[in-house]
Amino acid sequence: MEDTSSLIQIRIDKIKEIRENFGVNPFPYRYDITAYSKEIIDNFDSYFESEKKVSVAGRIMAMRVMGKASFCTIQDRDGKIQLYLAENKLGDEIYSLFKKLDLGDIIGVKGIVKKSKTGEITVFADEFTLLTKNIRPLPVVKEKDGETFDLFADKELRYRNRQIDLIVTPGVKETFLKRIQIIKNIKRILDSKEFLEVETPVLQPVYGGAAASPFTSHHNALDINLYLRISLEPYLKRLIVGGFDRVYEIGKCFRNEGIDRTHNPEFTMLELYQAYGDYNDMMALAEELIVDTVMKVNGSPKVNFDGKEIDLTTPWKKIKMTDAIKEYSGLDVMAMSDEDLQAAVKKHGGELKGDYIRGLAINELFELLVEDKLIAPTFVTHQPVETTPLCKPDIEDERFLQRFELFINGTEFANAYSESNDPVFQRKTLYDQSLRREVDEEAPPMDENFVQAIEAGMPPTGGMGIGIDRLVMLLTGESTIRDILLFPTMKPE
RNA sequence: GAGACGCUAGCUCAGUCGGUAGAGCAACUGCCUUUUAAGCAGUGGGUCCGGGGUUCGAUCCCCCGGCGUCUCACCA
Repeated sequence: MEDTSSLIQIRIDKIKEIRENFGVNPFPYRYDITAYSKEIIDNFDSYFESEKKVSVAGRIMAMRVMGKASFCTIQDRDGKIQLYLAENKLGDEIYSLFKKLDLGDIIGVKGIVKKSKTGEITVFADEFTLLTKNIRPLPVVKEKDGETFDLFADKELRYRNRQIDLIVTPGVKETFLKRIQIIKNIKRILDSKEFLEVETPVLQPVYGGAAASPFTSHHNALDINLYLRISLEPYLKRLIVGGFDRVYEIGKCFRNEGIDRTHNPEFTMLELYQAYGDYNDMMALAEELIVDTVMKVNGSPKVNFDGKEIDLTTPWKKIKMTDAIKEYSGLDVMAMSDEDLQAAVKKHGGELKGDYIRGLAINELFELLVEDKLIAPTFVTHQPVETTPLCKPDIEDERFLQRFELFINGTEFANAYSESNDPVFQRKTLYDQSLRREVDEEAPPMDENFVQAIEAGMPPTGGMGIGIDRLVMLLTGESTIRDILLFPTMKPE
């Protein structure tokens, strides 16, 4: 969208002409809409019989001028509708103003609803008002019998100019409306269970709750570095300590990593914490949140993704990580020696950072051999204790955690713990993790204030994180994260 | 991080075996009172991503760079 100067200049000149020759303000202040396109089309009979006048407004998407009468198609909030404008109804002057308009202009029309000779539902204009003059031409996308022509195909331009994409590319608006519905429904369910929606700091002096490289910023007045959060966990847990009992936040997290089909530097996470609950409660809640939402937005528990049909009907399979490895690869990691584990990781192309740690080797084997095979929803439980410092060990076998990860279509959709709340244990595990920074730059630094918060006493708590973007991708069938983010991160032009 | 591919008019794309370029839509000027990818006639519109090289001559060939798309790898 660069040098369109001559096309733009022609339209700027039109603005002047409209003001001077027609005495019309091309940018008036308001307009009363009484009906939207979809409602009129859905209820044509009653509009037709009542001969009630409607006021509609929208953007001109197509114009068919035939001398002294014209058809044009406008697009409003809900869809498209055809208008009929005739010189003998509107008068010479206003009709000739209409003929000067361009695709992309926004107009309002008042008139009655009838069908044209070819049967198309049409608003026959008695009055016509220019509401906004466009000066930057839109891509022209044509349509016939559901087939589209000259689609706005350049993905880069679509992402950089999403407002244009929303106007001209069929289906884009619907995808984002669905995203909005998904988030709204999740909030509705959590609100109904007395979870409180809260807002916690995005700018943090110490980041944590995950392993990732942060974005670093600087506060001038305080002369300190601040980090954009990589997770919501540390502050939400402070609120559990503070007595809120059930909290959640749906918000942006930021990770300074690569960009690809499933990763954007800023992305939306849901994290929720339930005092006096554990990871089993989180499992039930995960099923309810996702299944209720898919039913609400899609009307079916089955979704099509990557050409696969995925059935989200509950209950979902539950399997311990070590059993999953056995089931999918035949390796009995419980019976394997450390040497055999190391050899197996190497054999399958894995890599272990720093000194050998048995639990991390088991987790690595899971990622190498099992993860992408878990297409139907599967709760993988009992990860090795070394995989996270923030989770309680299982009662029956302290080498493993009271944790689950939910996998669908080979990717992680949720991660939940019986949250660690033993402050002595917590201080040790977080300190140990901070030491790993020497071999793993993604390990977060020690967070003394967080540990002190836990020292005040955090009740037994179940917590869960769900990647909202991936959930939206699953339920919309979009396989590229950029297609479900209104404004994905782009390099500057 | 690797590979493939792409970047030509506002949009979608052709094209030039190296001689500075075309279509459709959009725009502009006419005609047209039931059209719908409206139609008919005419007109204008381009740093062919940027820089260097080869060449009499580069948008085309070569090199470097930029940006992008896709695939793979990485990613608590």
